[in-house]
Amino acid sequence: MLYSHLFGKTSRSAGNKAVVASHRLLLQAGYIRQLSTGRYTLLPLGLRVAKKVEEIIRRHVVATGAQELVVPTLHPLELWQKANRDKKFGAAMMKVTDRNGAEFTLGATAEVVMMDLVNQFNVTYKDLPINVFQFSQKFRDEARPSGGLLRVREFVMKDAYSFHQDEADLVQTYQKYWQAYQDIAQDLDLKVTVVESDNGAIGGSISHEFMVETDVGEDTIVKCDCGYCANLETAKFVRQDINLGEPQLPLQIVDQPEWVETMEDNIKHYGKPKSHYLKNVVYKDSDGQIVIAVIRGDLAVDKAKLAKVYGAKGDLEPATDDDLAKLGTRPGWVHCWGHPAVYIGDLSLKTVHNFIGGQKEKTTDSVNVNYGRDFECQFFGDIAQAQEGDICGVCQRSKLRLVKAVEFGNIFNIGYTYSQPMEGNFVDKDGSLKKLYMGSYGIGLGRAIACVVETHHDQQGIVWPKSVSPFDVHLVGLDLFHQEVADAAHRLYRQLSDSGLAVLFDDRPDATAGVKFADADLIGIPVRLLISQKSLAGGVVEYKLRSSSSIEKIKIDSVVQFLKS
RNA sequence: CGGAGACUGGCGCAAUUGGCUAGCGCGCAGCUUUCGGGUAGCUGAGGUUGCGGGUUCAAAUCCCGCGUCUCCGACCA
Repeated sequence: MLYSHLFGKTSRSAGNKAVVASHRLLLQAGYIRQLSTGRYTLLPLGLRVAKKVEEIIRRHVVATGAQELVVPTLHPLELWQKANRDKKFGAAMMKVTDRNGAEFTLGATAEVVMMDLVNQFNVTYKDLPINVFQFSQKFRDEARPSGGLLRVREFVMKDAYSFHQDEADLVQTYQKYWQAYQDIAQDLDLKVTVVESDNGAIGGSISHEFMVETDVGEDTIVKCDCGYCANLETAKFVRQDINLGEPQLPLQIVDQPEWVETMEDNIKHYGKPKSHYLKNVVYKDSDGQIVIAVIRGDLAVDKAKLAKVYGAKGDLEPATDDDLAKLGTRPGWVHCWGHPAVYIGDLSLKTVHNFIGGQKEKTTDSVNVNYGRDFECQFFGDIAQAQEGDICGVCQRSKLRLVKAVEFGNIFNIGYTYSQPMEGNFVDKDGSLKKLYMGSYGIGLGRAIACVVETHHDQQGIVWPKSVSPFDVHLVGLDLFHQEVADAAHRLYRQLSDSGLAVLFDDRPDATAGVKFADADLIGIPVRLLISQKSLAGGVVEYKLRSSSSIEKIKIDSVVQFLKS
């Protein structure tokens, strides 16, 4: 490829909107361009990288025994409704209507169409497991896309689906994907941390996410020296005993000044640390039901954990002051019992004797409140967010560390989430009809690219791993206004290309050396070859790796051989 | 969805209390110059100031509506 013909140039600045390194560099080096919020064009350079990444993913996914296919982008809305997926995905679903008024959703993920597809084949135990995948454009009306390709509204995803007789059978395929993902990460030169995760909108039981640790990550993962790694949303931690040695005192209603509303006010008034007070956080589910989370004062509610304990069908959102008014209360005055609401308590409620708070009124509040004796919640479980330094819930000894990360891929054990409502069945050996056990496995292509750039760049630009670089060699020609140098450079370019190497040849006769070097660094191709009047006089070209600063001189005649070996 | 802000050639910005032909830098094109880490000079092209309406002798500037984008919070590959 002649650089002078390449559509999409480098630019000196990427504008002031790109803060994340991968976003800025991909923009500046001419890999991507934004169309609108969360929608990016892949320029020729970007598409070359995407194709490389796609091929790597394909190779390893095929190794799990998966077969590639592709389903339509528009899914009949009816199908999603049947599986109750429309509620789970909610506002993130894009919808379109055809000329007959039939409603479709733009595919955000494909569990339901895959389940529907499998259903059409009347499968039996002999057909199982079924393992299929596709690469296709996905649409999600994300509330807030950000970080360039890190989070977008439209993206290519590799999504795979497997169908099994039972969980034991799924586990085997699950393991293969686990291995495939490790292999993919290795080929992309990405360091991944595998964490336990919550299934969120996909549904099902325990699952894993493959995370790339980076400061620009929007997820937080929890790590322990014992090897335990989890998404913050599921992280198990020990709630330490605060004062269980103290005897339980009789419940009392005491006078309390009206200004005592917040945790800080409580501390000022009673002089005890946060952990001695009761805290309520109020949410509303998709049906308008008020949900009150009750938790020890020093802990924060984790919405994902809360939704799980509660078994929420849709989204939980924070309650408004109006919602509280309908309960007959207001912020700071919410009671830990007695309101017409669903109460969900955290495990930490059992680590304190004689809580302060719980039923604040204008001039009174309760003290010496004990969980189990004075009040109980309908639901009780782990709804608190782990914090840096908390004790690991698995080894019960080491301290947890919190690390920022990006979710590069996931493998989901989704069980009967879809086969149940969609009647996804198979005929077993004994002739009886049984539900299919399902798994799904996703990797976002653009995000994978962003992860690679995020972890492979320097001050000057991108430093592509060989495996995904848009070209094998960046040939820089200097002094091309001298005909004999230009001729030699073009000859070398043809030679390299003919040998099967993908070459980007900076053939601009008018750009200065500095400009060409800066562009080469920015674009980030691993190998840079330089031919100039000077090098030509010595019968050599200069060879430099993007990742190193040393330069090697190589005889022009043996360059092809050198690069091939 | 809630909150905040922005919108002027491709990019970054300017234009006084409403007042002249809407400027500057980068980039782009041509010529000259330079020739190993973003050279320098001359010349030139490029704008219905996001869109629609209003106020005014006069609107980039004031008012209303809409749109788009960015950032901060709750969601996901």
